[in-house]
Amino acid sequence: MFGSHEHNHCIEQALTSAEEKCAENGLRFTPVRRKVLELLLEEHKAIGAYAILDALREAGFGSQPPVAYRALDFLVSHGFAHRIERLNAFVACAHPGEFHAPAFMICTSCNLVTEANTSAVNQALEAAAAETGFKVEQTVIEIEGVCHDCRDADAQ
Amino acid sequence: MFGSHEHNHCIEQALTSAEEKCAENGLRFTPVRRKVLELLLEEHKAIGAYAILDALREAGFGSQPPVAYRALDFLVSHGFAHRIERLNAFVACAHPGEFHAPAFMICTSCNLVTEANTSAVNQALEAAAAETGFKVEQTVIEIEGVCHDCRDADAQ
DNA sequence: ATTGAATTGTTATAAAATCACACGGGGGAC
DNA sequence: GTCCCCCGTGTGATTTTATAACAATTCAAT
Repeated sequence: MFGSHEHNHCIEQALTSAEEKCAENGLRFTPVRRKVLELLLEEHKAIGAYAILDALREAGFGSQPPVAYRALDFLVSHGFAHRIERLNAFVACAHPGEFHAPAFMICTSCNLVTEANTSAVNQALEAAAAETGFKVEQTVIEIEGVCHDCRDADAQ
Repeated sequence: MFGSHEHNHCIEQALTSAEEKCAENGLRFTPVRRKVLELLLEEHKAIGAYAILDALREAGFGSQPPVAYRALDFLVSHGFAHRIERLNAFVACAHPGEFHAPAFMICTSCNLVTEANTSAVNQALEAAAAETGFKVEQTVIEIEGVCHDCRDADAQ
């Protein structure tokens, strides 16, 4: 299919870009890490560590939890993926490289997870924290609801 | 101590208030539920389900996980407590009754969890979601950082 | 080639959450 | 009042998620 072909292209591009970024920063973009990022890129849904582990097993990698968790830790800590606390699951980062405090919109109907535009939200959050002298280090912002497409579908 | 006496008073008041609210709404504020809310009110930290379970055991209640989880589900779903996703743990609600989409500030130094002022944050979040036609149903907003008191303490 | 650090593999275990089913008490229908 | 049913509780078992600890391997720099 043309659609999936296009998508494959996007994935390739993202993987290559990640590879370059790792090279620039002296990080090792190993086969396991590459494979996990590829899996995350294939869907715009959040994937659990054990689902990733299954895929790794099928691909001939180690099949014990630490294998998946370590790769995920690497990807998350270097900005290639995010953890969705609400779902105990992971998504590929939509804007790798750009430093950002992300917010996620989780569609409870189709399970798609998208990164929202957060500058105003973060500003408001910083302001609220500043009121009490709280120093922000990390933010978790996750919205559950129904995405545009699913609303339309429901309305029918 | 005078301090803790005062605090006990606050807890009593919160429990009585919860009791009244349940009566008004035809909900049963049972001993287990009361005890769990009491435990949450005793600390302004997030408490894990298994810590609660230990306390329930000591108090002579059932000691299997569902006992704690069911009481917590009740308290959360009726607005007497909140779940902190980041910590897999629970806190008493600071503003029970008032319908609100809460935001939490989690101090990584002293572990205190406080509810932040969120009206501006929620407005910004709604706006960001509206941009893409996303209908917000639930929000998770959790900030990790260092609270005012711990910053002062660190500075010494 | 040699060494040291990072990565991976594996076993085992911990932590968090849910399922399924039995029991009992409280409140409404009559 | 009596009956019955629903809700809440108790319990055992299991599932899901995550980490600890250590051995084996790979890589890069020397």
